[in-house]
Amino acid sequence: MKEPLDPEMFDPACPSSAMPIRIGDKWTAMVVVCLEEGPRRFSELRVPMRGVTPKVLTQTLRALERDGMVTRTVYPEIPPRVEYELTELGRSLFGPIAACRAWAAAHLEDLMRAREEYDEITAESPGGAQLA
Amino acid sequence: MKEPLDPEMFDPACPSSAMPIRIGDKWTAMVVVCLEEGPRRFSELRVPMRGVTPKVLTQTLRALERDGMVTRTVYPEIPPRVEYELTELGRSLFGPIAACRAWAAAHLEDLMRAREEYDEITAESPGGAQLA
DNA sequence: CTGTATCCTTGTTGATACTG
DNA sequence: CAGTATCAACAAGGATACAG
Repeated sequence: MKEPLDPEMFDPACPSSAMPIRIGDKWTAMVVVCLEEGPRRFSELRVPMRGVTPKVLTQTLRALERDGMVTRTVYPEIPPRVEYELTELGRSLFGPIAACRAWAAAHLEDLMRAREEYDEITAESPGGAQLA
Repeated sequence: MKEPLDPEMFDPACPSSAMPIRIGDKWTAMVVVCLEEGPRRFSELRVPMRGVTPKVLTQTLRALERDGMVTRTVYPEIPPRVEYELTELGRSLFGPIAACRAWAAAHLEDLMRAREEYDEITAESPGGAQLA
């Protein structure tokens, strides 16, 4: 517990963007997963969430705080230190997140195959609707 | 089965917009629920999904078709008739959707309460961050 | 009836730079 | 370190009108 976050834990090339089920917005689920092992600091979170700007990360964290999913604790030190931690309500998202992962494991491949097939067919015949 | 869709089945005033879990985009989950009892026609779907423009409904249905969630069947009649029906893959979304509903039943009230409280506090003291 | 075409508004995301 | 400020780019959603 509380090992450093893996910079590779969210691969931009993974097909999660195809997921029909989303937790909040683009970054919310990543934050929740990052906080699974305990409190994390602002800059710790930036490591695996590559490409996120501080503005967007702040927006995401503020939204989670507003909804009672995370707490924000400021330690009045120099340099400043801020820790984000999941509340019980935030941890209650693990259930749905696990359900999403289970769905993905069972069906994401079917989805991707259907999508490729559809794109092939519509590419060669733009009016390719099925008739009865 | 196959009773007319209730025009009130999606109340715009309900707090589902607060849900941290989403199925696809704004309209996707509604379509899936509408198709739960069997095939539906384009204009049938427009009834409960009040305010959706034909363009957006078409986009939603095309995306679902592309992902193998629904089939689109054209009956070459006059006037034209088109039916949309869930595939097995589409029906597999019922599990996650049920999980979302269960989460909402258990926790949505907590979320709404946290949100109201947060908004009250930040309204009176814009710098109201917790200290340690 | 079942869409398409066009235009527009709005919100979200991001890049960049700067502050306590 | 932990953000905020500002601006730019884009995409989603919607209004309206029209077509096969």
